[in-house]
Amino acid sequence: MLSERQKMILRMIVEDYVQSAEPVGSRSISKQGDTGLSAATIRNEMADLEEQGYLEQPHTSAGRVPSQQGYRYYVDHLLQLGERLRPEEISKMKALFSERVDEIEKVAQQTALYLSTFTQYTAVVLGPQVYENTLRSLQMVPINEHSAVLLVVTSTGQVQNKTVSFPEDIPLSQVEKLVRFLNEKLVGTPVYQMRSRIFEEISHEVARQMRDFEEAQRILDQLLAVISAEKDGKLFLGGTTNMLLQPEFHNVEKAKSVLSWLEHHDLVSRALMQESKARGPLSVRIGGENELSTLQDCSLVTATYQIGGDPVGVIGIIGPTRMEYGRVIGMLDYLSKEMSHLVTKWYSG
Amino acid sequence: MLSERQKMILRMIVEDYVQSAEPVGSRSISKQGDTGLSAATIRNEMADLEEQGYLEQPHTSAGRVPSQQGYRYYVDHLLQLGERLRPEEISKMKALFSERVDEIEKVAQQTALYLSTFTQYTAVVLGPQVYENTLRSLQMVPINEHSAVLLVVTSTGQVQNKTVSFPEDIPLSQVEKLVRFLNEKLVGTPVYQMRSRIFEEISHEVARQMRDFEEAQRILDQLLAVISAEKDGKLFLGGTTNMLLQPEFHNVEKAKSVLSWLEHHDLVSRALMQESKARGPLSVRIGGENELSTLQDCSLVTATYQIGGDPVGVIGIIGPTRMEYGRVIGMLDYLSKEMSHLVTKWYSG
DNA sequence: ATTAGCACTCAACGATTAAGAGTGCTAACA
DNA sequence: TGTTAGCACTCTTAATCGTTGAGTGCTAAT
Repeated sequence: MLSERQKMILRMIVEDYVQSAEPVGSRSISKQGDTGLSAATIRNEMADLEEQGYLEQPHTSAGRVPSQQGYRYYVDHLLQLGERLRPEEISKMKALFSERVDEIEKVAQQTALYLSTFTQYTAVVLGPQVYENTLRSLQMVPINEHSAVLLVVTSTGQVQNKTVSFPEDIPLSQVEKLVRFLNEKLVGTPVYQMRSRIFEEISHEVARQMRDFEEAQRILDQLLAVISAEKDGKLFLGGTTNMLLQPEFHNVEKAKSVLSWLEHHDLVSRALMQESKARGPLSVRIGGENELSTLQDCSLVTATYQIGGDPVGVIGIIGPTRMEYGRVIGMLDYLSKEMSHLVTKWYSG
Repeated sequence: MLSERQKMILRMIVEDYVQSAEPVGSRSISKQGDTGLSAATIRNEMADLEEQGYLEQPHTSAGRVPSQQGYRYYVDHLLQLGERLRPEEISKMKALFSERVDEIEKVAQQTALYLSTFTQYTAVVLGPQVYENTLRSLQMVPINEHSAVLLVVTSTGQVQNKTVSFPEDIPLSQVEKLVRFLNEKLVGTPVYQMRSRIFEEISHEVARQMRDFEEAQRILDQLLAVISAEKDGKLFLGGTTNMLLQPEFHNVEKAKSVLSWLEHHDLVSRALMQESKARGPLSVRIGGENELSTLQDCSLVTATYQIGGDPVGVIGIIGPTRMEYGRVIGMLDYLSKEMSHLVTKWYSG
């Protein structure tokens, strides 16, 4: 258990170190205004804090650095979520969300950009992924005799498309008939039920109507591929190279490992999705708390945005464990709420 | 003018330096097998080459390094484009192009990936951008009473979509009528003519039919926005972080400047487009030959791929000036030809 | 309980030195 | 005349060695 004084000292150390990126000595804490304590006293407390695992010493005769546990305690107990956001930042963000929005993806992209420029860390935004989405319309536009573009439009206006081709011996009219049939049967079906409904109810019926069972299957498969592509929410990154601004990533090896990971959007998406499921609407993963080995030296802070309580997307920040948790959390909190409003309005018409 | 021997020495120096990234000394050239020349002779020739601007010396008593002019001469005169590609690479690339392709974008993405993994540089692929594309179909799928998804399908199967909303007082039927009308008038129109045709022929006619001229205009504007979004070919990157593998980018500042540039897809696209227009089907820009200050320390090698002689896209490699030009050019040459075949087949049905 | 004082530790920095790679030049040689 | 061996010279790189200074831990006094 930490005394009030220890808490204060721990907070000061964390905040000092986050700014300076250099080990914090007892003197600089002692001198820092309000504490009427001498360096020696601070030293004693620091030794205590170190013994309890909240601080670390890079080497004897260096100052102290917060340990992972130290950051954790700071985030859990010492963070005052007072408005750390600067007014001009708030007004910029307000502007972003008050603009006429006609593409949710633009907003996601912009959010990532703002987040990253304001924080100087790397921002990730996982686009909304609405499972309650239903099929609005299935359209086919023929391109030539044996291929066509298949369009899937969902109730929220998201569009997926894929060019499919079918063998010469199947006439276009046949395929058109199939699409009409699917439309009749499937419009209004939630996207996440699509797969099972196709298999259980539609598949055999289609086969009966079409001469060639295998071909019907193939076309259905392609259709499914279009729909499942929809399932992965789109990922937007902002300020990827901000990683390189942080002294802890001046080591090119480390930088490369994180940056390459960020190149694999599928992996990042998965990690974010998992995060939003495992933890609540706001999650802070510090260093080793991350399961991915790539992120051992990073902190990942994420917030979900929701429609009526249902999380549909994630926004987050990736940076060094030495992170301005207050600002980051504040900003994510603010933006995730704005995003929630926006998508709620958007998806309810 | 360079003597044959000087050419040989220049070539050896370039190739040695490209491998080792360390200044090349006279000894190592002399020892290197086939030349029956002593180090002293090499030294004399090297001094000559330096005087003529083909080589540089980082400092007295270091070996020589090719200058920009040196690389230029190497690329222009010394490169034997013999098959530097390894058989297993060729077979992998063959596999890529022989697969059943149903999305050109997958191929572009894969090409970027292969290029970057084979070369260890950063690869860029500018997706095909076919100006001869004509409008195949304009579709509208209503989402609710006052908004709908607008779909533009081109003759090559590319799809653009945008959610548009219209004011409450305009009934859906009115908009549907507009879309039908536009479809009748515009199907078959080349994309690049769309804008002018709408303004010159359609605009006023639409206004006559619709009660509110301004509203008609607004909807047409949105439609145009969808079509022009099409104009920028999509950009695919591969191995962005490979940049960090190169010793010349261990300097974080330099690395950051190039990597941040790569984040701005619009800028990169523009640069590539310009490159393909200014230079022929294969362009090599070495260091300062690049206009962008970001690329002063890089080489940018690009190749266009074509449909019947018309360039429709670009593939390229970005790396340090100390680049394996032979391999890179060979690979780009091969892949651009394959891409040409593919898109030609694809876009002719 | 707090603090002043002091001895001690250790990274960081700079200067000095030694090693080694590579050059340019000269003189000898074919 | 072109080539080469030899040698003195240059300059980077790495290693060594004090020196400095920040910061600690401990003790004794308040």
